Amino acid sequence: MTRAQPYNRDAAIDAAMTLFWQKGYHATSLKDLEGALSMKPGSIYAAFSSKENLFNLSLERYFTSNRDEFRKFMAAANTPLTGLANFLRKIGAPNHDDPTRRACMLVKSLLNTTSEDGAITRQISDYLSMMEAEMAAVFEQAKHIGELCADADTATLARRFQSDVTALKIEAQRQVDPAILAASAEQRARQIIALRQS
Amino acid sequence: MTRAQPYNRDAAIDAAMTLFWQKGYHATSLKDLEGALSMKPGSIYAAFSSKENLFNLSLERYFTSNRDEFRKFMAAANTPLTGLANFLRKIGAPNHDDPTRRACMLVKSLLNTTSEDGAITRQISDYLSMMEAEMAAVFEQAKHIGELCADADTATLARRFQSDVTALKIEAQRQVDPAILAASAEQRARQIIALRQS
DNA sequence: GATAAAATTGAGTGATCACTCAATAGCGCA
DNA sequence: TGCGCTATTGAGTGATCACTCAATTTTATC
Repeated sequence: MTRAQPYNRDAAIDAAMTLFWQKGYHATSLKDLEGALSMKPGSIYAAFSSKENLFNLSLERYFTSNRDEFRKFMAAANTPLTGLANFLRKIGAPNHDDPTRRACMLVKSLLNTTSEDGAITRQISDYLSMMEAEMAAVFEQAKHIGELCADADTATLARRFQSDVTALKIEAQRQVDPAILAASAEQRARQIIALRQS
Repeated sequence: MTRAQPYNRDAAIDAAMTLFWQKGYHATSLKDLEGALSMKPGSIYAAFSSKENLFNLSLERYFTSNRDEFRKFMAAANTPLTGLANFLRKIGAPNHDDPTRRACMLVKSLLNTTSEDGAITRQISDYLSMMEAEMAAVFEQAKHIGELCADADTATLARRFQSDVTALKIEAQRQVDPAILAASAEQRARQIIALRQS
C-alpha cells in the first residue's frame, strides 16, 4: 500500500446519487457521471466496477441518509406523533430546494425499473420496507408512552404514513401551488395528531 | 389518394403506449418499438415523426382511456361516493393483470422526466389536473344529490382521492401481499364512504 | 534520487442509439 | 396490363452508449 486514495469515495457516491436521483438510471450517461464525479471513465470503473453498481451504492446512500434524517427528526420532537406530523409539514414547506429531486429516489427508481431487473426491484422494495419499519417503530413508541391507543395497528399506520410521504413528494414534484402543497401537508399532519388519545 | 393505410394507427399507438408504460421513455428503444408495432423504422418515422412524438401520443392515449374508464365506472355506480369507493377497491383487487404496468403511466412519466424536458412535464401535469377535475366533478355531483355535505371542499377531496389512487397503484407495483393491498384499498374506500352525510 | 506499487488517464472498443433516404412494393385507375 | 402515386422497406447514418487498457503520473519506502 503506497498511495492514498486521491478521490473522496463518499463525495463521489453523493454526487452520483444526486445525478441518478435527478435524471434516473437510464437518462444518466457516463459522460454525466464523469463530469459530476470529476473522474475519468477508467477511474470510475476502477472504483465502482460498473454503472449499475454505482447506482446500487447511490440507492443505498439515499436510503441511509434518508433514514438518518428521519431518525434525527424524531429525536428532536417532543412526542412521536408530533415528530411524524412535523415530518409531513416539512415536506410541504415551500423552500424545498431542488425541484428536480423532490420525489423520493426509491419510488422514482421503483417506477423506472423494468420487469427484467428483478434484483434491483427487490432491493428497492426492501429499502421501502425498512423505512416502513422505522415509521412503525415510532408509532410503537407513541403507543408505549400512551400517546397512541394501545390497540392501534402500527403496521397499517406506518404504511399509510409512508404513502402520505410519497404522495406529498409527488405533489411537490408536480410543482403545485406552494400554498396548496402546504395545506395538503397540514391536513395529513393533523390526521396524525388526531390519532392522539386524550 | 390511392392507397389505404395498411397499418392500424390506433393499434400501433396502443402498442407503443404499453411499451412506454412498461419500460419508460428512455429504456424503450426503437428496436423495441419496431417489434411491438410490427413496423420498420422508416414507417414509424413516416407515421409518427419521432420517438418523442409517439411518446406524447401514447401519453394522450393513456390519459383518455383512463379518464373514460373512470367515467364508465362512475356511470355504473349507484351513487357518486359509492362509485369512487369501488374505484379504489378495484385498484386493490388481486387479479390486476400485468405487474409491470400497475403504476400510473402519468406518474411514472412525471417521475422520469428530467428538468430539461419542461414541455412534457407541463403536459403531464395538465393531464393529472384534468383527472383531478374529473374526480372533483364526481364529488360535486355527490354534493348536488345531498350525498356529500354542502360545504365540503371538493377540490381538496379530489386531490386527496387522486393521491389515494396513486399511492394504491404504487403499492400494487411494489407487489405487496395482495391481502394487504386489498385492505389498504378497503380502508381508503371506507374513508370515502365516511364522507356520506346521514 | 531510485524503485515499485497503485491510482489515474483518455483515446479507443464494439454495440447500440435515434433517425434517414434511395429503392421497392402495393394500390386505384386507365 | 401498364401507369402514377404513395406506403413501406431496411441497410446505412453519425452520434453516443457503457466500458477497457496500455501508458502515464503520483506516492511510499528505501
